[in-house]
Amino acid sequence: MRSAPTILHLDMDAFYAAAEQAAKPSLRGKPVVVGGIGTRGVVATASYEARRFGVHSAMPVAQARRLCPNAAYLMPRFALYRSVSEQVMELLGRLSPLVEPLSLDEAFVDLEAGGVADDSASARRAGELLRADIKAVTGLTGSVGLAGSKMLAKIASEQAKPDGLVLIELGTERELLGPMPVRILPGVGPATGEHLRRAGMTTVAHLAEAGEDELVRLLGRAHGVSLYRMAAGHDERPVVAERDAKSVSVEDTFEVDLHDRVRVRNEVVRLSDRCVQRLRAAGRSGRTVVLKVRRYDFSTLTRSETLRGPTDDPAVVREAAGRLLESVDTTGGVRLLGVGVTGLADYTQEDLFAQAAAGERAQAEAQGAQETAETVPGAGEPVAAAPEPPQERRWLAGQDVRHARYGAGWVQGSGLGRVTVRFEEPTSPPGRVRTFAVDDPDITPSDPLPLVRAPAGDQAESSPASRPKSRSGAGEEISSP
DNA sequence: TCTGGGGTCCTAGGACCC
DNA sequence: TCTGGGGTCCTAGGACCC
Repeated sequence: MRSAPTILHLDMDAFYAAAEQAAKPSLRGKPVVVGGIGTRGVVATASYEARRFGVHSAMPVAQARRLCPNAAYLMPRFALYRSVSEQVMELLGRLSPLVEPLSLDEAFVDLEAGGVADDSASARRAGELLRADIKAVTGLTGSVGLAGSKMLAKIASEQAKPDGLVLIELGTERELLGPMPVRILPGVGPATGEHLRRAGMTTVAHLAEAGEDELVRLLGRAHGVSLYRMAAGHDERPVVAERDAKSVSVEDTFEVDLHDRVRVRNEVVRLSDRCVQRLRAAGRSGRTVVLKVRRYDFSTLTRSETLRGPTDDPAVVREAAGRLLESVDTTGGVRLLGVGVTGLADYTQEDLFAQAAAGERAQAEAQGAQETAETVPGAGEPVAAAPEPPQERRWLAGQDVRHARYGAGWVQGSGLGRVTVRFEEPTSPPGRVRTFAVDDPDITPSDPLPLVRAPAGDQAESSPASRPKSRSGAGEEISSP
């Protein structure tokens, strides 16, 4: 615990939903739910208007629809959220070199290390200034917590929501924490919460009274010790700027369970390739390949294999994942498949040699696959094994589009051969809706527009949201299994 | 129409080595 | 020929977080 509340925690308010409302004027003040679009989707973020109906994160979308049928249900547009996130992180970077992002919409900042605050008053000023800057640059609101430790800063930002700032003065933390439910402590989830409740502990004060030995007995060494310290208001964890990723993984939940073993094998190949793509993009290689299988009954198992050395060779990962799959019983159906790589290393000299050989092999294989695809219809696309109707364009709720005559808009809904588009932009008044045939050539998918009009004289530096690079990223994100 | 996707950290048992 | 102890690596699973 430091001597002044100079650890800042920023948490953007209902981030994805707020970004959608900023992008789509007709949704402002209305319930908005961003989440998985399939029948098995869950809610990523609900706007405050939707939360009033009981909708919350991680809830199945099907359940949300029952609670709040009139909300707008939108697919996530990560290209947009990432660009806004970059703007926010840039503002945080001006405060301190010590910025620790926790996700796209959340970060810790060490104000003292940045020299922008050394007491309560200066910390509060920095926090309020930051909130104003975020609003000006992104058009969105964020809540700020300030305290002498990470844990308390995070609790403070939670209390500040939405659109507020809370500072916890030093010396007040124990009396503040004492009456709070154990679940506010980081690391106390449903299981630990229930465990503690059965032991008669429901508040933070109960934990502090129980003592360290008792908590260790109950929860194990690491968890018990850390929880006891947290409950006593002690948290010395430093703000750490960049941490290297320790694993890379991809997974898909299927709309309907997979029963065909061949199809399962094909999906594992696809996932392996996607995983390696991500691994390579990060400039890493990994030594342990992990296969994850969730069965029809939601039981989940993992199988892993450690290689002799790190690899980023798609063929090697594919083969390892394939071997692992052979040890898994999939009768009854497969709900989810995942492939991951851990034991990450940066490139080494040996890797470079191995890659040269692997590269040639992969190239030869790609050529082989190409030839197969040309001779056997559908062979290049294992996913689409079932006969598919002539390529119908898929329009997803929330997607950006442009119409040759009506300009920029977004897909409000689609079905029965029709697509409904609302024509409006972040800076326009609410727009009107028009309906077209799904294959209308005048409509094309487009990129997110900047949420805030670029300030005059600043045209050269376009908002990240308008940069063309988001194109391929957007395509990746909206594809669903 | 029950339950996403991408991560982190911890535990525990067995193998293996000294 | 009746049983130690510690360290490290690997594997599987589970809790938790956003």
